[in-house]
Order: sequence, then structure tokens, then C-alpha cells
Amino acid sequence: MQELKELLEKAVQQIANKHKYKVPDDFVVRIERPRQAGHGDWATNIAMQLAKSFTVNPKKLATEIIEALPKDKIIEKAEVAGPGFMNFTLTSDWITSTVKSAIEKGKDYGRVNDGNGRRVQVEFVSANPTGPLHMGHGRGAAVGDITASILDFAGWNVEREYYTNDSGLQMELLGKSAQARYFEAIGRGDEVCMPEDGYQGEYMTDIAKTFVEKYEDSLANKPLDESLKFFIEETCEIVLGMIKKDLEDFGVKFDLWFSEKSLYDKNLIEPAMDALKARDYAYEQDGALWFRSTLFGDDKDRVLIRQNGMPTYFTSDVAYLKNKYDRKFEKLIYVWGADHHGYVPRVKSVNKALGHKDTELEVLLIQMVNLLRGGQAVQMSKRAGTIISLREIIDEVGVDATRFFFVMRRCDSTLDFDLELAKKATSENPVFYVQYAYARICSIYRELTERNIAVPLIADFNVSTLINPLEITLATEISRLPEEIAKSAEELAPHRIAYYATDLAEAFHAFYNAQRVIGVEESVMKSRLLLIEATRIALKNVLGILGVSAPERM
RNA sequence: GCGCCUGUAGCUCAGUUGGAUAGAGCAACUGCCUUCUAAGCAGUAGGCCGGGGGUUCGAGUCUCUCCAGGCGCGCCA
Repeated sequence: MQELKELLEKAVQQIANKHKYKVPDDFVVRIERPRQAGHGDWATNIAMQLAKSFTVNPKKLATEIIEALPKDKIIEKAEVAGPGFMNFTLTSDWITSTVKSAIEKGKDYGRVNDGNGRRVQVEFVSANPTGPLHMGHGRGAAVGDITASILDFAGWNVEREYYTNDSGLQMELLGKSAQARYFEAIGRGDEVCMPEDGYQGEYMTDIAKTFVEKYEDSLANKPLDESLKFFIEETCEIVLGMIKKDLEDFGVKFDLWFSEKSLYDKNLIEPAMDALKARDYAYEQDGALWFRSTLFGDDKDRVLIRQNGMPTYFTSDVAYLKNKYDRKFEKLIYVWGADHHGYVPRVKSVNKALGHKDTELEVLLIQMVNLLRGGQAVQMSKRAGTIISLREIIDEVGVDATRFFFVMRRCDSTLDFDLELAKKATSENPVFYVQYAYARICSIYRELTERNIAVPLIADFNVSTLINPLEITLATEISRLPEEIAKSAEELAPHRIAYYATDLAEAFHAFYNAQRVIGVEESVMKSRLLLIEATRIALKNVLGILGVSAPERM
């Protein structure tokens, strides 16, 4: 409600000038939707906030602000309440403009321009290509993807990126594991044994089988060292292919798959180390290269290049970070599992060491997922190979419910994911609740065609025919979408959108049960049809952001 | 030992950056389908916001401390 804010700003300024009060520099007019129905459409507590620096009574100040408020047609009623709140009731114009705006903007309804076209990168999932994705990655995928969509809606220029750890020791281990399984598959298992901490999952046996089908036993005739390189590269590619397929089927599409190995191939490590050295954030000692993390509060400096000349994981992450900035991103978002939280201060430090502001890099930490089945925890063990993969989950409960469930909770809260609940096609399941609202609206429009009734034009909307509180509530919910986009983008809080979707659907269901759309007086019908069309658009856009389908029938 | 996250209705969780009488969903109970989809709606009941101090006009929200649970603390990634 930008107009109301501006009116209030003017009034405050006028009063300040009159009494020679000083408005604090950080003061902004903030208005909110009161939770109490009797408190009007919008409320603000600015009088209480300003009362301190003006050294006046908050209630008196509130009265004065209201009196100083420029006359405007959007305000129906303004009153002082409680200890100094100001409550505003608006004229019904806002309903008309909400419905109009939704219908006219269509798939763009809800977009705001807070991002102003700035470039932001969301890096998420980035799981090591050593095995299929599990449900923890699934939560990261849903949160990352939906956050990116929200930022897009908030006016940012967004890129989704997956960082592949395709170099280093764990890749060697992966290759050795594949090699061992391959020898087993051709009946020469005694020649190569599975490494102690190798990758034991069933998928490795399957991969070995494809090698046998393709190459028979020819790979075994080369020296082991020589064939290892092949096993590493091929296996990595196959596993990455599985991951890509899983994510694609989960509705997640990346703009770029960034290879860690490419940092080495393109010689991007040294320049990054030089950048740190040049600003004296890196130094050599005991034959190793160290990062001065103690300058940023770490309890010890961290190694960048080992004594033996080998880089650490940290090395490539520094180079990768620098590379992101070289690609002119103005904001970087990392989506990580909370088990990596200990690493946050270090990336933040490097960020500062490279000369960037703290606000340019944000890490979204995602807490664990507890998998349940009918209220019972599902026991999983990596060793026993009983990890439930993302693939299994989406096969069992479907993409829509999986995505919705993963994003339903605040990121920093652990998530209970109940497979039985997610599968239930009942009211216990919030996904269907939202989709059902959409399907119901589509159904009304089908009925319209069936009865040969013309679809109304926007000009047919007559707000005076909508007097029921349920209609007003529904319009309110529709009008909230742009605010919700702005807030969830600012807070990087995708769960807000899931909640909003439920609120919007609830307002619709309540309206639907109490009021008929078809079969009432024509002007009323037209207005209601336009109101639910606006609802449909808002629902569709929200479901689109969540990556959940909007079925026309259920 | 140190650090991060969490603790709100029987269960799962929101809580508008410190605001008015703390809210949903599920489970429980009571009603609502000859008319656009009952995967829905309306209502009832359910609370020491983990405990205790502090900050102020005002605290679920900020601070300190304790308790409980989860997760981290390598020249591993």
C-alpha cells in the first residue's frame, strides 16, 4: 500500500517541521495488516516509535498525524487506537484495482521490482557426484529452486547453478570402487579389491554391469593405473547423469553445471591465491600456503595448499567464489545442509578478504529431514545401504507433494517428512487443498461454457455488488501476493509462499461454500466471476513459483 | 570443551523484524451436499510460548543464564 505510506510520510514531515522535531535518520513508515478484524485494513505504530524522539505523548501524536493527513480518496476511515496505533480503513477502490491488476497482468501478477534487474546467483544441491541424491538433497533442491523463482518474481536476474565436486580424492575413490565392481562382474574379483571406505551402493554394481555390456573384459587388460582414469571419468559422468535426471524429473533446471575440475583445467586457482596474497590474507609457512582466517575470528589459520603441493577443498572454493564475482554477480546465495554450518564463517571470511561486502553473500542453511512412515521414523544407514533416495520418494509420493512438503517449513527448522501423509489424498495434505481450489475455479468456468454464458469483461466488474465479508477477505488475500513475494525474497524465506498459497486457497474455499457464482443476478455473477478469475491467476502464479502443478480437474 | 540450529495447543508447525485478545493444519466433538467438485465449509474444545533473571510504555520476538534435543568443530570433502 504505497499510497498510504506516502500520505503518512507527508503528514509526519509536516508535523516535524511545524514543531521543529527531528525525524530520526533511520525512520521509515512501516504499515502492517492488523491480525484483528476490527482494526481496519492497515495499521501503523509510527506514532509510538516517534513519540520517543519527539518526546510527546504517542496518542496525541497519532491524533495529530491523522489530522495532518492529506485528504485522499483511498482512506475511508482513520482512527487512533490502543496505546497509539493508527488504524485505517480504505475505500473499496482497492478491491477493484486488485481484481483488475490480477487479470490484466495475468502470469506477471505478483511481480515486484525490488531486485531491479540485479544479477543474483543461487547455488544449490551441489552434491558430490558419488551416488544418487537422497532426501536431504531433495530439500535443498526444492528450497533453492523455489527461492530462485521467488527472487525472479521479485525482479532479480537469477541464475541457478550446481557446483560439481568432480576432482580430488573422493573421485579417485569412486573410480576405484567402480573398477573393483567391474572386476567382480567379469569374475576376476580377486584381482582388485573394493577400497575400505569405497562406495558400496547397489548403483555401483549397476554401473559396472554397463561397463561389461559395453566393453566386455577389455578394460581389464590394461594396467590398473591406466584404466583408473577411465573409470573415474566415466563413472563420474554416469553418476552425474543420474543426478541430472533426478533433478530434471523433480522439476529443477540449472542454468549452469559448474565443474570444480574446470577451475584447475583453466588455471583459475593461482590467480585466486594471488588475489589473497596481494591483500596479505594468505602467506606461506612450513611449506604450505595458509589463509589468515584468524583475522576474521577463526581460532586458527586454515591451509590452502598442503605441504605436498596438493590443494585442499578450500582452495577450489576460494577460486570458485572469485570466479562468481568475476562473472559479475551482485549477490550470491549458497544453499547448504546445516551440517556444513561450521564452514560458513570461513566462506564469509574469504568473501571479505576478496574485498566484498558481507551482504553480498548469503548462506541459507537447511536443517535435516526426518523421514517417517505413518508416524514411525524410517531408519537409514549408509553402511547398510538403506538410504532412501530422492528418486524413491518422488516415485512414491509424486513431485507436487514432495516439493510442497520440502518447502513447507522454515529452513532452520528440522522437517518431518511423512511418506504416508504426503501420499494421502485427503484434507490432511495441504498440497491438494491448494490444487483443489484451483480445480474448483476451472470447474466453474467449464460450467459457464456448458451453459453458454459469456465470460465477463474487466469493465463489468462492479465492486458495489461484492459486499460479503468472505468476498472482501478473498480480495485481500489476492492483493497480498506482491507483498508476500517482496518479503519472502528479502528474507529468503520460501516457506512463506507455501503458507500464502494455503491462505489464499482457504479464503477461496470459504467463499465458494457460502456463495454461488453461477445462478445469481447477472451483475453479481459477473463481479464474482472476475473475482475468482483473479483468484485463479494468483493461485496459478503461486503454484508456478512452488513448481507444483495446477490441475484443472481433480 | 567451544560453536550453530531448535524448544509455541495432544501431534506437525506459523507468528508481519519489539505491538493490540498468541494463530493454522491434523487428531477430538457438533453441524452443512435436489443447485458451479464435500480432496470442501461453519462451529466447539484445546496454551506458564522449555525454566528463571534482565532491557521498556509493551517481550513468543532482544539480552543473560540454566535445561532438553539435533548438528558441527581435520593439511577429509
